[in-house]
Amino acid sequence: MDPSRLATGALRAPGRRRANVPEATVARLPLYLRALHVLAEDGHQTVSSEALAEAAGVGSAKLRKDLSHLGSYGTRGVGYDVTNLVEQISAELGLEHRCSIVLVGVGNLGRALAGYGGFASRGLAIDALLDADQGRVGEVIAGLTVQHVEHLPQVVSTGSIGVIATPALAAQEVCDLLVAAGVTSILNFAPIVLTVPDGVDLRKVDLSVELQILSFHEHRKAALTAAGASA
Amino acid sequence: MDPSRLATGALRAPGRRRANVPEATVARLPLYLRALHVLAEDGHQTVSSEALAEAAGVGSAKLRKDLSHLGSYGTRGVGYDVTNLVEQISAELGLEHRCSIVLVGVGNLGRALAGYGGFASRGLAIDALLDADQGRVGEVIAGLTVQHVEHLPQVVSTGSIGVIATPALAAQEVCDLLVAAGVTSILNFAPIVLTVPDGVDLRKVDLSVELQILSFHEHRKAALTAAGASA
DNA sequence: CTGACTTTGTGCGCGCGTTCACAAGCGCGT
DNA sequence: ACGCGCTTGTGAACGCGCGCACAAAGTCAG
Repeated sequence: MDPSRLATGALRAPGRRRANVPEATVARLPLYLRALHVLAEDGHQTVSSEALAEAAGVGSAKLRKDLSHLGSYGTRGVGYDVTNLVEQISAELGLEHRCSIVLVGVGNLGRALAGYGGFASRGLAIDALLDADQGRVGEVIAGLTVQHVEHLPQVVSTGSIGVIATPALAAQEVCDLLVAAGVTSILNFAPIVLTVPDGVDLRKVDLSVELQILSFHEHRKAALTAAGASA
Repeated sequence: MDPSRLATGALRAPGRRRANVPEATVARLPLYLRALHVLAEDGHQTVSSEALAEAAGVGSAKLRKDLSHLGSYGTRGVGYDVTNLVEQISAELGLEHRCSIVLVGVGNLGRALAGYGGFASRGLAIDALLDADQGRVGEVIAGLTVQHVEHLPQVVSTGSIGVIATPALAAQEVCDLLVAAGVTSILNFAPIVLTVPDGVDLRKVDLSVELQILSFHEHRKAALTAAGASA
C-alpha cells in the first residue's frame, strides 16, 4: 500500500534484479501460477507468453512485463520453461516454505474457507481454527480442532497470516488480538472497516460489495438498452 | 472492464449529470453506502465529507470527487443529507428494486453465501439455489429449497445476477448455462478463468489469490527485516 | 444585512499501470 | 556456418485515478 518503502535497490542479489515488483503485478502472479500448474499437468514443458496470457485471461504484453519484473526467465524464440517459472513465482510469493494461516471465526464462511481446497493445493494451508463461541470449541472441521480464541497467541508463529471470518461486530476486537499476537498480515472478510497500526498489511474481501458492483452494471445496462430502444 | 462503452453522454437526463461514473468510484459506492447506514442508525441527519470518509476508510477529497460524479447532493457549509445520499447511491447501484440473485453450487462456499446476512440487508437477496448434485436437491438452506440446475432457465428473470460457487471443473459449464438463460452479470468464486461472450459482465473473487498476495507481503517484510538486521 | 466560518465541488499536476510497437536474442533448418 | 522466423524484453505514449489546494457557495451569529 505504501510505495515509499523502496530504497532497497542496492542490496538485491546481483544475479536477480527484482527490485520493487508493482502491486498490480503481484496481484496477477497467483493467476499465472495457477495457469502454469494446469499447463504442467497437461505435460507442457515450455509455454509462450501468448499461450500463458490466454490461459490466465490477460494480455500477452502485460504478462511479459510482469514476468520481466522478477527477472528474465524466458528464452527468446521458445518461451518460458514451465517448471522453472513455477519455482520463480512461488519463491517470489514466499510459498516455498509453507505459510502458517490462522483462521478466526468458524461460522458459515469460516467453515467454507477451512474446507476450501484451493489453499492447501499450493503452499498455503490453514494451521489453526479459532472461535469465541464455546459451543464450537472442540468441533473438528477439515481435520482441525476448533480452539478458543484465547489460545490465539499460542498458535501464532512468526510470519503467520490471520484470516478474520467473524461477524462484523467482533472483527475489530479479533483484529486487535491478532496484531497484539504479532500478526502483520491480515485478511478480513467481515463487512466493516478495520483499523490497524502501521506495518500491518490489511486486505479485505467483501462479498456483498462485488454483488453491488454487478448490480450497478446490470442497472446501467438496463438503462442503456431502454434508452436505446426508445431512441 | 471495457471502457469503450461510453458514447452515451448525450442521452442523460438534463437534471442529473451522472454521465460515466468511473469504475473505481463504483467500487467504493458500496463502502459509502454501508457507512451511511451505520451513521443513519446512529441518528445522524447530515454528515460531512470528512466524517464519512473517515467511516469508509478513504480520503475526504476522493469521497467528494466520487459523490460529485453522481451529482451535487451536498450542501456547502453543512455536508450531505444522510437519507438523501443513501437514496442516491442506492439508485445509482440499482438497489431500489431488489435484484434477483441466482446462486449455483451449494457446497461449503455456496452455503456460506446463502447464509451471509450482508446481502439481504440492503436490496440484495438470493432468490434461488441450484446444484447439480441430486443429493442436495430438496435441501432447505436459509429458507430456500435447493433446485436442480436444470431448472435454471425458469428461475432466471431479466436483470438477474448469477453467482457461481461450484468446483472449478463445473464452473465453465454452469457459466454457459447462465449465459444461455440470459444472465448478463456473473460473479465467479471458482478458481478458474471463465470465458463469456461480449456484453456479459464477469467478476471474480478468488480467495486463495488474496492469501497469496498477503504471503508475498509477509515474505517481503521478512526479507527486509532480515536485510535490515544484517546491515 | 453583513461578515466570518464551514464545507463542498473541482482544476491541476503527478505517478502508476496498460498498451503498442519494435529491437534484441535464440533456435532451427539448410 | 548462416540466415530466417519466432519470441522475449522493453522504450515510449497514453489514459486513469489520486491528492492537493483553492474558489464557490451556503449557514449562522450579531
